[in-house]
Amino acid sequence: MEAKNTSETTPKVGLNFIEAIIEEDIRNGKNDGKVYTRFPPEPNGYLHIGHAKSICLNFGIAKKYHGKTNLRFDDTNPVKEDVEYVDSIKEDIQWLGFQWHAEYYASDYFEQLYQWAIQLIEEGKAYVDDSTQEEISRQRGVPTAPGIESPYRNRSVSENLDLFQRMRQGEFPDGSRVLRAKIDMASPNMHMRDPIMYRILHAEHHRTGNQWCIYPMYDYAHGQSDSIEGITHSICTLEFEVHRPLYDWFCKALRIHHPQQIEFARLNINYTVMSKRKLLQLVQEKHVRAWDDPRMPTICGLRRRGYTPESIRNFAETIGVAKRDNVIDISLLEFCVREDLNKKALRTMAVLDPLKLIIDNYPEGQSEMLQAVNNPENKNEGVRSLPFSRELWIERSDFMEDAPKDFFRLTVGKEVRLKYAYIIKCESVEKDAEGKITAIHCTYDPQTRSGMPDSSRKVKGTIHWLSAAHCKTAEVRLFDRLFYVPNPDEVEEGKTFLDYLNPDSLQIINAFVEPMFINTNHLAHYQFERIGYFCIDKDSSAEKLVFNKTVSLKDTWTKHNK
RNA sequence: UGACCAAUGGUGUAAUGGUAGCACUACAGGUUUUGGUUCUGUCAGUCCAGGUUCGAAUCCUGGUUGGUCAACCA
Repeated sequence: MEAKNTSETTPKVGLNFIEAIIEEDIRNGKNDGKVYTRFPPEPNGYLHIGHAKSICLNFGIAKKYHGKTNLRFDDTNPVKEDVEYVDSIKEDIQWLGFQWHAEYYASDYFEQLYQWAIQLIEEGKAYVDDSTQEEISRQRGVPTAPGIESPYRNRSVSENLDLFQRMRQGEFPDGSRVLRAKIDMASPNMHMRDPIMYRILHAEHHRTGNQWCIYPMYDYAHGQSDSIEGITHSICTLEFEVHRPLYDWFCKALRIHHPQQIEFARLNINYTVMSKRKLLQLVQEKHVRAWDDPRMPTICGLRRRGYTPESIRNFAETIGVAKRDNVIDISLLEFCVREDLNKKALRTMAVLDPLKLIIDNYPEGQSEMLQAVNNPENKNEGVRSLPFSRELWIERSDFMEDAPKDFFRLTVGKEVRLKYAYIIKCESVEKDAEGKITAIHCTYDPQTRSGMPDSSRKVKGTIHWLSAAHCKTAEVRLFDRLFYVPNPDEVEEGKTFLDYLNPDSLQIINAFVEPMFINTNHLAHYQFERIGYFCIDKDSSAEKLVFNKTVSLKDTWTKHNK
């Protein structure tokens, strides 16, 4: 064996702040040194890249410290939740490469939560309030001034018990009463001003059906659910920071296992939106085709776009975790997927904007098979055969009539290499009545076929091509950013985020591809040489190939020309 | 005119009282049968003012700026 890298034994540095807390807890023997996390989505929408950050964090930390992670659906609001979302969430987590230790639902704990509510009532720490929603809102006051106590605040324990039980029995209509925790109406923290624990909701729940007509609020359910599961570190986003005193209050009042809530800054990416509400609106109002539209920042959208789980996990790792608000540049996500696909994607040639090229000195009717490398980054992927003939398609942008001297591609009188084939020289241009170029004529040097000694001759450029008689057609969907402004959440007066939708975010074209494409799997990744990474869309069939563009190759040439 | 949280290059994130580092971006160059990859290099940072200390990005005080909180949503 070679000597091991010494970095394995050097002390760890560069921990994120959550890992630092956990390592401190482990050193102090807190929770017997155990680490138990959970990912707690509400099943009311599809997961997006922001959730991926949280998933990677929660599962990643548990793995790093030899702990476990539960999947728990936070399903305390039956009017918004649905099994459709439960299924998609599970699929997305697994696709990302994570497996939960146990699958739970907050609704599993409804009976326990109810019993704990009884306990709090008996201890004088909760009461039934008959005030209307408006009255409660008014009593609560504003952040800068204390609220006032409800007239129902000092009901007797027996009356509270009776009323709460009758709430459960379904004796009262929706919204007529709530159960509140008796804390402090003068607290500077609004969440401590006698927060609502239960509301009456005669609604069918996706799991408990019509068993309940009172449902616990987030604050009354979340910490206790963590507690029941023995979670040690309850990691959530920053907006729950002001809820932490309440989280702690319930755990203490109930004298139950007390997990530690830790908040981190959610992910933002420029040129997109990340709120579930806005994503839902994009789908419902048909600004995109579906939740898995490749322009969406949803996990399923990214998957259909051609992103790999590895690239997303690496992205989550690279952006780090901290408490300050952040906006990640979309170019980092693109870098991560290119980095992964460069290693994995098989190379192929495709022509997106075709221009006919005729090799005048190549015999008509003749063709030959040439060898092409499948992936220069991984020679184990082998080679494939490629037909070559007299009439080819090349990319229109690879020819220019009046070319600047740093244009390495084809122009009249100059040479270029056809990748894996011959060196050709451009002789003339054919145009139509409007002056548009319809074809270009070249001659080839038969001694320069790839592999021949003369092929090592220096030529400035190499371009891709396809034999017109042999190639296939395919639909190619090109995507651009969904919004044309960096921050669509920041709207001018009188506008909404929808006003910043990029009208050109989807472009569908017909293109030519290599004849090799038959019966390929959905989501198979390819690099169209010199263009970008593409994958096969699920709309593909034996009759019609459909590709999605994942991301362009880095392109210093077009950038240079801007 | 409240409470809480945060502040390090253009972006993100380390440095845990002791040399401000890494990644992305941008730019320049070497290699290249992808203007890709890869390699080398360059530009660029501790919000402000005090204090503690031999020494402060780090600790303290005050300010500034940004975020969060007033659903019977989560």
